[in-house]
Parts: sequence; structure tokens; C-alpha cells
Amino acid sequence: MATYPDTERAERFGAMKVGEIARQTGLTVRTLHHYDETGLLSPSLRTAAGHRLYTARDIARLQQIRALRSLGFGLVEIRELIDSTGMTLGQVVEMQLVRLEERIASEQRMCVRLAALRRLIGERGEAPVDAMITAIEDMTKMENYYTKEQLAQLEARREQFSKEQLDAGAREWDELMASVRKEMENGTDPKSEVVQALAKRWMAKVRDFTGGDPGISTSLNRMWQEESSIHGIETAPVRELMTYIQRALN
Amino acid sequence: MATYPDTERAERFGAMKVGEIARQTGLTVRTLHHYDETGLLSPSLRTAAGHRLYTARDIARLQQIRALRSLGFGLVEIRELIDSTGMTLGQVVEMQLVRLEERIASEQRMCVRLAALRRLIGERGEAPVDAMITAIEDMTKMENYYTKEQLAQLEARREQFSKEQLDAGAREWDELMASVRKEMENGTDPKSEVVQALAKRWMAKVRDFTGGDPGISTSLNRMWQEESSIHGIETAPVRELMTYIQRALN
DNA sequence: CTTGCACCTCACGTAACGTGAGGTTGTAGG
DNA sequence: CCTACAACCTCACGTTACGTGAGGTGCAAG
Repeated sequence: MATYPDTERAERFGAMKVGEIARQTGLTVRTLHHYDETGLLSPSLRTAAGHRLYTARDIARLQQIRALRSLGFGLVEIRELIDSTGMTLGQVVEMQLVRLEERIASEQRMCVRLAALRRLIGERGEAPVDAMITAIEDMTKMENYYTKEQLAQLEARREQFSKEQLDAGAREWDELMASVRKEMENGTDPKSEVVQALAKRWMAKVRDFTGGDPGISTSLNRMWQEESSIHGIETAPVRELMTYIQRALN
Repeated sequence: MATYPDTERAERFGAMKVGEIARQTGLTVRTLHHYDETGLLSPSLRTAAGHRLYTARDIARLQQIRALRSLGFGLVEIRELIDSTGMTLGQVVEMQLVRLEERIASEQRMCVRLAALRRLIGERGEAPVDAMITAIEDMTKMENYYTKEQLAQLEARREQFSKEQLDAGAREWDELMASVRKEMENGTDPKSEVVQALAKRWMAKVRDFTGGDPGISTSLNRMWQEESSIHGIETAPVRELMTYIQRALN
């Protein structure tokens, strides 16, 4: 903090002013002021007018700071590391790695969802926001029930089908569920031929969707049991249908 | 914002208080207060005492907010999207994807550097911080000159060698550079047999390090030409040696 | 003497809440 | 009726790493 009366002499020492440092490092002047304010890096000299003069030693410290910043450390951590109070570099590196890997994983999940959403928008055109939102919710729910291998498998199967086929499939489900509901509400015996036929069609369509994978099938089941709505559909009434079909299969 | 005099009637509407919402969504009460403060989600009802009452419509909006948050959007963007002023979902999704991918890339570079640093610490033990810092700086510089394929290649080659071999290699370099410097300062003719032998050894060691890859070799050259220090060594004096060797090879 | 650039010191703004402080409401039990 | 105690309320400051002026000084050139 010593002031230096003779600017010329100080600069011949190799000391540099803040603007020069900024140019050379690519940092902003404000950033250097900030490091000074917080005591992370206070230039050891000042001119009589109060201008900051960074000595070679200061610049070396700044390099350390930049290096540690490029690893994602916070200013406080950096200060503790350089002044070596607190933890050792090894411990801190380990922590930072864990933190970073978690963040990256979370951001990659975001990316996957965003990409899926982009595909949806591409297929269906610019739909109203809230329709897309329920799609996002579905995706988030799915991630809770399927492993990522299962999701990849489902994705691969979906690629096999055209938009028309998918729409047709959805209409068939609507019709099938309506039929089952009618029989159930009429109190038709689950053992009757009509219901048996419906149950067979039901199971066939489930196999169709799951690709015959029993793991996916159970995940799908758990999701319908535990979520209160899927794809904007209330699950409770559908669960009734599912138990009715279950009775028919026994 | 209408207040509702009769709490009972309001709650029979299915309206819920803030704590209940927090429990069901996993958000904190403070977060809901915050959404209210900023106008992102203001509950449509209040009890006479001023307690927030969230209606089904409010809850639906909250779901949308949560869905968009899970994609990494900011609260302002979310508000504009839901109230559909500003850009369409498609445009915003595209932007967000780009932003996220950039961040992930940057964080992955951090991860690579951190992992390299961890390995260094593992090999050399808990060295003083500033020694490690120069290593970090080296890594950052290398990234500017080598493509990531080249870096992977260098990494793979290094795994082949033991710590002892690497140290021996470094000592050989020191000795070789000292010898070359001596001849150069003595003004020995580059065409003389002594210098020719040294030049051969030099090139052999370069091939050793680069694995004979000419791409890596030129990258290495560029780095030594353009950086002022590498691995804590001033490059300027070494550059003299390099031009001397170059003359010997012609 | 003025122009203009680099420097200085406040000091508020940012994003999305966390964390009390200090006071009211609602409800179950004595 | 009184008392806990949980749940609610409204300020209001703290966090991270600077960005962005505002208003004033230092210094070399014309």
C-alpha cells in the first residue's frame, strides 16, 4: 500500500497501471477494481495521485487467480487457496469436480428435454405454450420411472413410426377405452366373451407400445399407478379400467 | 386479487394455502412469495386475514412455471412465454439450447482440467499451490494450440511412460539444451559434426514427444513461438536454440 | 487553456431466492 | 376463556462477480 512519489521511477520498476493490465489479460478494469475492493489482489503500489501500480509480484498473483478462475472456483475459495488458509488444493479440486459433474448432468438433462421439445415443435408446428408444457411435464415424469436405457429404447421404437401411425394409435386407444368403460359401467361379467376380446386387444396394444419389454411394461404400470395425471389425462378413471381388464385376464 | 370473506367457502372451492402448495410441489414458501412479489404468479384469492389462496387455475399456471424452470428458463422469460408476449416457444427453445450447450462445453473443459490437475496431485503429492498453478496455465495454453484429438493423443502417449521415464526425459532435455547453448555461444559452425550430432538428438527427442505426428509437431512449434513462457520456462532463449538447430539441419 | 483519455471513488443493479425479525391468524387442548 | 403452537403475513438485508453510470482528478498534446 506504500505510495510512490515518483511515477517515473515506479514505472521503470516494471509496474503497470490498471488499464495496461486489463489490455494484457483481457479482464476489465472494473474486475481489477473489484479484486482490489475485496482484498483478493491489491496492487502493492500507488502513484501520488492514487493510480494503482501493479508490480511483477502482483501480476504473478493475478495469473494464479486467473488460472483458478478458469477451473470455476469462487473468489473466496481462490483467496483461501492462494493464501493457503483452509483446505488443500487436492480436497478443493475433488469438491469442485463433484459439483461440476452434478451441474453438467443436470444441464444435460435440460438439453435432452429441450431437444425433445424442439422435435415436438418441429412435428406439430408452433402449438400454444400450455400444450407444450404438459408435454414437458410428461417427459419429466417419464424420467422418474424409466431408466435412460429404457427411454432410449422407447425413442428408437417411436422413430420407426410415422406421425399418422402414432395418431391412429392414439385414436384406437380412445375408442378401446371407451368400449371398456361402457362394459364396465353396464356391469358386464369380466369373464364374458366381449370383455375377454377387449382385454386381448388391450394387452396387444400395450405390447405394441412397450415393444414387448417387460421392464418397460412395469415402469409404465408404476407411472399410471402413482401419477395423478399423464399426458393431461386423469389417471384415476383409467386405473379403474386397468383393474377391470386385470380381472378379465384372470 | 379479490378477497374472500368466508374462508370455508373459499377452501371448498379447492383453493389451497401456500404451505400446502409448497408441500405438494417441493417448492419453498419463500419461492411462492417471490413469484407473487414479482407478479409471475399471484394467487387469485386471499382470505380476509390476507392468507394466499391458490385456485386450480393458479396451480395450473404453477405447473407451467415449474416445467419451464426445469428447462433452465429465467423467471422473466417464463412470464413472457406464458403470457405470450415476445418470442414464440420455438425461438426461445432454440436460444436456450445454444446457451446451454455453450455452458456445458465450457464446464466440460473445466472438468478436464480439474481431472488433469487431480492426476498431477496424485502423482506428485500435495505440492504448493503456485507450482500447480503454472501447470494449469500450461494446460490452458495447450488447449489453444492443440486440437482435442491431438491432446487425447498426447495423453494416451503419456500413459505409456512411467514417472521415472518422464523425469529422465526432462533431465535429458536440460542437458541437451545446455550443450547446444554452449556450442552456440562458442560460435561453433552449425555444419560441424558436433552440432550435427546434437541436432539429430534434438529432432529424435521431438519425435519422441510428438509420437512422430507432424500435426502435433507444428502445434508445439507454434506454441513455443507465440507464448512467452511455457511450463515456467522463458521461451525467448529457447527460441534462439531452436533457430540454431534449424540452421544446422539445412 | 482546452480537449481528451485514463484514472479515481462512490453506489446502485443484477437472479432467484435464503434467512431472519417481528407481528397476526387459526386451531387444538385445558 | 385462555394458552400453546403451527402456519401465515410483511419488510428487508444477504448472496455472486462483477456491469454500468455519475461526477471528479491527472496528465500529455495542440
